[in-house]
Amino acid sequence: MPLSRAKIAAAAIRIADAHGLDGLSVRKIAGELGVGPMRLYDYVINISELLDLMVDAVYAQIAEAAPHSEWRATLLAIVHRTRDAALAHEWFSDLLGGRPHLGPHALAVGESTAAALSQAPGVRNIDDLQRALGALNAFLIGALRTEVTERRTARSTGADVTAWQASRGPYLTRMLETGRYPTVARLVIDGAHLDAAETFNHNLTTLLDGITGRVKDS
Amino acid sequence: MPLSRAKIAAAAIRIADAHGLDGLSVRKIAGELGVGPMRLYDYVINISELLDLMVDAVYAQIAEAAPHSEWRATLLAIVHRTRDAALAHEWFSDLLGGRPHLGPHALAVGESTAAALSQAPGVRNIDDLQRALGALNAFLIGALRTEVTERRTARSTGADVTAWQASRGPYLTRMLETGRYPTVARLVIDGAHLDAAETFNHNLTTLLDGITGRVKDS
DNA sequence: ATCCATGAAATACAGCGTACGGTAAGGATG
DNA sequence: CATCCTTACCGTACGCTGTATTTCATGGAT
Repeated sequence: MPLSRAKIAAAAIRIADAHGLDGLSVRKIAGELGVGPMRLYDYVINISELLDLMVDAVYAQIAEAAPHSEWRATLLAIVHRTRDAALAHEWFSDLLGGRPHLGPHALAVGESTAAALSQAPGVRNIDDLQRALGALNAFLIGALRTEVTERRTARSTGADVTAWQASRGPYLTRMLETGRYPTVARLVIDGAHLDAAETFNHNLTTLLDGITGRVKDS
Repeated sequence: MPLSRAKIAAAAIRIADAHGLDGLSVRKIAGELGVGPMRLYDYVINISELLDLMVDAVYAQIAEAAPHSEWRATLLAIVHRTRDAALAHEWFSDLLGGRPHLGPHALAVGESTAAALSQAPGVRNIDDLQRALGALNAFLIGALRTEVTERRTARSTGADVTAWQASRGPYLTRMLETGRYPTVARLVIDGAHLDAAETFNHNLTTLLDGITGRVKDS
């Protein structure tokens, strides 16, 4: 069985999942596949095309979201699959928004998203749809990026609070004790208990409510 | 006059502005400063700390936003300064959301943002503030990233439409002609005339309206 | 039996971050 | 005055990166 773009992408994804994008290199992928480094260039122009391949492979998983009859349910399904994918493949969030996603599966996801969003009450014409899509995508990209970043720092500083205090703590504590950042200090002290998934969902519905022009029910 | 962290950061910003983050390297910065590459490591642990320095230098510019009496005006001023900074230093958007921004100026901006947002009608307690801040930051990061990415592709494919047709055109046109992405096709064809700044402002107010629970007035 | 195309490998190059060791000047201390 | 120690500075070297180029082997067609 010869090499293929799919097999290369799969190997690259395996490595990136394990060691991040920094741990990814042509030589490591080739090693994983048991071939010489240059073999990959028979299937891919350069590594940025390889990254595009990896991204679209993830979009393929996202595209499997089942469409609902209600636009909002469809949208939520897509968005949550995207979040799951970003948390499963953290490198995905590093690439999010960094280059245009034009692969076939990315386009399919974009199509489903746009189609669902076009049914929302607030969007009446193409311009509305364009803007709403932009707002949703922007929120999604930013939210996933920050959530992954928080995960990484939480992981690297250690699961327990003592290690965190030791590494990031001194600098931040000193900074907050200057009294120049009272609101931030309150956020750090009192606001650390919020669940990430819940916050994500809350903000997502807030944004959708803003798009559809709905009033907050609470 | 000896070297300094500020001078190194300024040189690095100059290079990154001109040639992007890929065109940035220890040797080039040192060359710009007329010193040996290893000199930098007397002032900086590694290049990721250098990136943090650069980011905080940009936040220093953003922090100069004048506070208004109205929370919304204050917020808009900060956000617009951030957008201006991201468009002036495109590499800034590459770093946005990719690591925690804990520099003194970044903290100052975060403080101003949080203080302003805490005055918004919709936010009643710290949890509300935490969430609202997360939503705003997520939108900001995602919106700036995609806007910069669009700028880059528009620039690289050429200002005129013919060059765009020649490079990205064939693949995308072929894809859209398959009929599998009708909504995306409509967006690409009919929705390309929207102004980026206007879209940004529109979506920003949409989000803020969603946070404060205000109804759309149109 | 010879030629040629095709698949695979090896080699090479410029550039990267950075570890390490060494040098020259100047101010403090004996 | 002589010594020391700090500070600013420089050069070399290592392992790694993406990728261009060149070589090699092999198997089918003529």
